[in-house]
Amino acid sequence: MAEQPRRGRPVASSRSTLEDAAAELFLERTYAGTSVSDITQRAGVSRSTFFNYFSSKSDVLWVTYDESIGRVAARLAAIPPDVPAMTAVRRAFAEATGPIESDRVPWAVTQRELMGTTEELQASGLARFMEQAAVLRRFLAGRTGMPTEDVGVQAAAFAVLGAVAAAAGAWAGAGVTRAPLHTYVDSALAPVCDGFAPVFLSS
Amino acid sequence: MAEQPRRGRPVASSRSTLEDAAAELFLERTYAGTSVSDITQRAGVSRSTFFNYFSSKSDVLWVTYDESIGRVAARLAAIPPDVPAMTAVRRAFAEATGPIESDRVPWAVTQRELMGTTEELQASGLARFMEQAAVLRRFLAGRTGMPTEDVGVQAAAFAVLGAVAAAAGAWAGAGVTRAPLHTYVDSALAPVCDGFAPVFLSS
DNA sequence: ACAATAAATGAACGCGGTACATTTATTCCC
DNA sequence: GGGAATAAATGTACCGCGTTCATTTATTGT
Repeated sequence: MAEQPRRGRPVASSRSTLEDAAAELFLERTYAGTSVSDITQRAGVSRSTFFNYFSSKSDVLWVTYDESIGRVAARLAAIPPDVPAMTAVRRAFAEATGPIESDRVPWAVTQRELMGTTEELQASGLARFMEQAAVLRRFLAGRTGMPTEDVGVQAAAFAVLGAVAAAAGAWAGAGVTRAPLHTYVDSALAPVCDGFAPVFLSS
Repeated sequence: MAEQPRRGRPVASSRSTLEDAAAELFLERTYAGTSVSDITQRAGVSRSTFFNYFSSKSDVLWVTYDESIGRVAARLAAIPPDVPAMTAVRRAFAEATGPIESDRVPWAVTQRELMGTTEELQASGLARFMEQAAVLRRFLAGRTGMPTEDVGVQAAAFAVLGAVAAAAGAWAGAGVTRAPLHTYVDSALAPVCDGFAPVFLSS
């Protein structure tokens, strides 16, 4: 929002070029079979440039996810304080995953078998998982007055995200005839939220 | 059990030497600050030898875990079929974590702040997590007749393990005055099992 | 034209992990 | 004791990821 002193260079950026090149190669030779050098060669830039835009090879699998990160955090914050904590969580995920268009789902999720990314996807996805867990912990702690280190708080956060991850995995694994993502997420989330609701009966 | 043709060399093995050297160095210089070469040098063996015993640097953090793997699977199998699925899960984890002695808990869990292994621990632990998830999915599917790909089955497995992981983390993070591990695990697991119980009302 | 800014490059390095051929120690058997 | 047989241990070479940092190059405003 604040206007910073413009002068420099911009106008040309290799970011999207790299994304495109990576997507092509991952589909052609799988994720593991593609080196960073391969990507930069196809993009017509030097290897160094890749790391100017992505901090790791796996980051390119999550671009659309990272762009929309904070979505859940924002939704959570917007839900009125009188709504029970776990109900708020369930609603926030429903709202966040409801309007997701297929083309904005990370390649890591949609293209996993094509790109051969089951293992790498897991490891790189874990970082996002832990970020979201921290968000959830803060939310639950804030609503209930419990400390973020509380076993119940931590267990709820992990259980919620575990269910969401499972739903995303099942959704991605289903054929093209599958139902919308948010229905998968909600049905996976319902039992978890029901189970933890009594734990977080905030005063 | 079957006696195979003995002849060869054994008697001397570098495995425990490597474990000890690694433990020392991780505590001295943190996990990230210790290279595989450092470990093998202190152990007085060559770098190649390390990979004869561990398939990765992070594996050494999980030795005690890997030794007792299958514990949960075995417990699950031993529980009579008339016990509801989620009750069986809860009981299996209680039995498996009940008799755990402190010195048999993986370094990855107990020593995390000392060894500075929060991130690497996560990535390497994920592999174990996914193995256990597969075990749970097979169990739940077997008991309920649902397919292992069912959203509910997958969500339950992930949620259960998420709760267990959170409990282990909270337990490790608590001081020496903490309660036994199994009480942490059970209190984390209770809401999840309660929530999913209605989903798996097996016929 | 010139200075400021940032994108792009290049080179070197450390580390994890793999592959594979080779050496060395130990045990069984004659 | 003198071999085979077996497996542990070694050495070497290699690849890919990721980091660091100094340097070049393109673009923009003044």
